Amino acid sequence: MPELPEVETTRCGIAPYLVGRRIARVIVRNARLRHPVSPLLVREAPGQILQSVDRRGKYLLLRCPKGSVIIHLGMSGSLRVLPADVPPERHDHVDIVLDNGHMLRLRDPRRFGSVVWTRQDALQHALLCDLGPEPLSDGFNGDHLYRRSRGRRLAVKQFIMDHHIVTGVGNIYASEALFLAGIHPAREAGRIAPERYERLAAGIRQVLEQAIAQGGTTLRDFYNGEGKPGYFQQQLKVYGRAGQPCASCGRAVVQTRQGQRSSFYCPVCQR
DNA sequence: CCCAAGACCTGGCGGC
DNA sequence: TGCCGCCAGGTCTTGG
Repeated sequence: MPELPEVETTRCGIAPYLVGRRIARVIVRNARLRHPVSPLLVREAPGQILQSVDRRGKYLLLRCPKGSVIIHLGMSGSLRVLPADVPPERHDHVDIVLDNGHMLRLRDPRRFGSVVWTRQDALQHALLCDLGPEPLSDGFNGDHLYRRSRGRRLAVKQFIMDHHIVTGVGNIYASEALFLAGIHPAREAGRIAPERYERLAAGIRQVLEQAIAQGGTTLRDFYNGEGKPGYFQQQLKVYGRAGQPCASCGRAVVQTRQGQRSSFYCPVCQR
């Protein structure tokens, strides 16, 4: 479900309810997520004050004095802040109950998400320490993509979806960014010129910023911390638009398969 | 090291 | 209506 804009939208929605609050208790109904939920979360997080709610790529970081809760939403995860007495429904796997009668609740039907407790600084954790730059930071530009792509023969779409190259670009926004840059998704990453990577970096930045401004993309089941959907799906140029006319040239958008994921592109505008 | 494919899960949809 | 195969916003692991 969530790529960077949806995670950022979630972060903004939940942070005001969490920061400064104390964790009263943690309820784990099903620990079998992408990574098994450690019993240490239930043992060590209660009593901790939530100091900040940050994001790194698609990971949310709930930082406390003695550790951090690292949350990933996988394909189908969502977070809501609710009164602590709302009964759990199917797939409500983890509650972080606060000291003010509210709780943060994770729902994740497919269980590809994860909730990890770490005593170290969150950014040092194995899941985070090798991530690429944030696409909305100064450290991300076309030169970075160009240098990292030399010698690589995989398709550029799969290259930019690797979060060790750049974080937060998932299947929707990869197709959209390549459209904005006029680059064919199947082009070999190592055979793209620096100027085109500059356009691609700009396209990634643009699509992510616009999606955040629209509250993310809701295809079926994304809702922010307050239960509201995003609106960026109305701005999608190619994703999910197979057979429909390209907004720029009118030719039908093509759907293909790359690395077991769907890709969408305009065969005229993207080379 | 690089890359493609498999693995992990549930639910919704279209087709028969 | 029921069953079946396919599809879905991610990423870690495996094997060549």
